[in-house]
Amino acid sequence: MSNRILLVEDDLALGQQVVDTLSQAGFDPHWVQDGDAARGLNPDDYRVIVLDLMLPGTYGMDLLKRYRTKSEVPVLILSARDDTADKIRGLKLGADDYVTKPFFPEELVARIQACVRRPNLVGTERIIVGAIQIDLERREVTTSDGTLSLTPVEFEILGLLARRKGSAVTRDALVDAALDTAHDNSRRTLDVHISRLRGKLRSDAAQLETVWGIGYRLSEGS
Amino acid sequence: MSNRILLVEDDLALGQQVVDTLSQAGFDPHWVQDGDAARGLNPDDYRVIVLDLMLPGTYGMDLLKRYRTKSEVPVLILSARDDTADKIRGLKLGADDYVTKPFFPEELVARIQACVRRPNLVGTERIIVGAIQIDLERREVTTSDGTLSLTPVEFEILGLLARRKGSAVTRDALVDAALDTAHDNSRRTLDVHISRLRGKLRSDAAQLETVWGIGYRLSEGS
DNA sequence: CCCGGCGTTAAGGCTCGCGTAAGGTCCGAG
DNA sequence: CTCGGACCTTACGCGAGCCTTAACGCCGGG
Repeated sequence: MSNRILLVEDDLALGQQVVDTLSQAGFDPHWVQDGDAARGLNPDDYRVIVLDLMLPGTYGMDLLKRYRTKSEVPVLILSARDDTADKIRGLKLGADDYVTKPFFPEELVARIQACVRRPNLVGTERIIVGAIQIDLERREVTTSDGTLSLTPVEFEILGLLARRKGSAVTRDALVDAALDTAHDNSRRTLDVHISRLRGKLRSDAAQLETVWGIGYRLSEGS
Repeated sequence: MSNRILLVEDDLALGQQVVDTLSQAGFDPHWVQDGDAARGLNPDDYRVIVLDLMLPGTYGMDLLKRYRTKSEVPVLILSARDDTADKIRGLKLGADDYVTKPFFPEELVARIQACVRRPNLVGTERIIVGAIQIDLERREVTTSDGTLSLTPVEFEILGLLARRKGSAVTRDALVDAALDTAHDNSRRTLDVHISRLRGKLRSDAAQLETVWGIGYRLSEGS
């Protein structure tokens, strides 16, 4: 991963300006003008995502929520209104910063650099929770019983649970992340995948606990 | 490390306000009024440092530089002037965020939580009242007897009481927040849940006191 | 064309939480 | 002190939420 930055911004003049500034600062900006286009992109392809809240198509907040269920990528919100309630909502949803227009491009760059500087990128692509090790890149999972191979859906589920390790994750979030969201009935499907996952985890299955009425949680067995 | 936060702020009224807000949000603020006092402290003792730039004694920027050479602690700058040059300078020096006065205390809290969320693990959405710790994200409650698992309704009740910790909360408010409001007869239902909660809280049950004729209150066991 | 892998659906059984009832206890007013 | 209402606790049945097994349909490769 290089210095690629995703900019979601519908204002043409402003977008161009930001792109120029970012390029000049050594980043590699990737600019999309509309929320629906941004929807299909993989957040993990970018170092930072700069997101305008007021967008045609998908509303910015939805995008943020969507990215957050899939990834840990830093998201920086760009907004026309200097609305405190909005700010709080955005930051609560996991945004890393919030900049209101108008702003000086240099400020935006400085804030992006502040995001990137954070020490989280150390243990990249590999998550260890208890006896379970998940290599997101190699798509490989090791437990105390040895390496085991998961199906794509199973891997997505385990991956999301691992990224949120320790926290209770909603059934909806899991369904949204791992299953084809087209047919959203039959939430029993998730049960089956969880069941199979537990079966494969064998002696470490206890780490995948169900949170009644909410969803599931992957915890360190400790 | 707990939720200790260092606040460096010379304005007495504002400082007190921030301290109150932070406490209420479950943090443990530690307030010093002057830069020279802050100079001797070990930044690693804190989860986040909130730093006013305009200080008597050591100038705020110097403090920031000093902290940065010693530690990776997130620093959030508080400043009276909305000066872009200052912002950029602060962020370049390694500050994680920059808030200009006047601001709403809730915004500050949200930004602090965004900072804290980074290094993974705890810190978000956690309320501590007496010996009871409530992690809203993990949906987990810890008491002096250890971790205990609550049902959704019990968790909602305890959560609301914790958010309003110290204040009496109406029965109606609790019923409204936690129970399926469809059939609101049988107000005895809430009693049962409270009872069960007390049962699970065991030795900390005393913190959940009855306010006769009103409702309940969750207090620090003092 | 068959076969194995995978996602999905269906169905039965089970656990668990919720609400209600019933009897006891505590509190405050008169 | 007494009475009534507010509150606490225990017990229990129902239904929701969950787990598992089994079987179906959709691909891909052999």
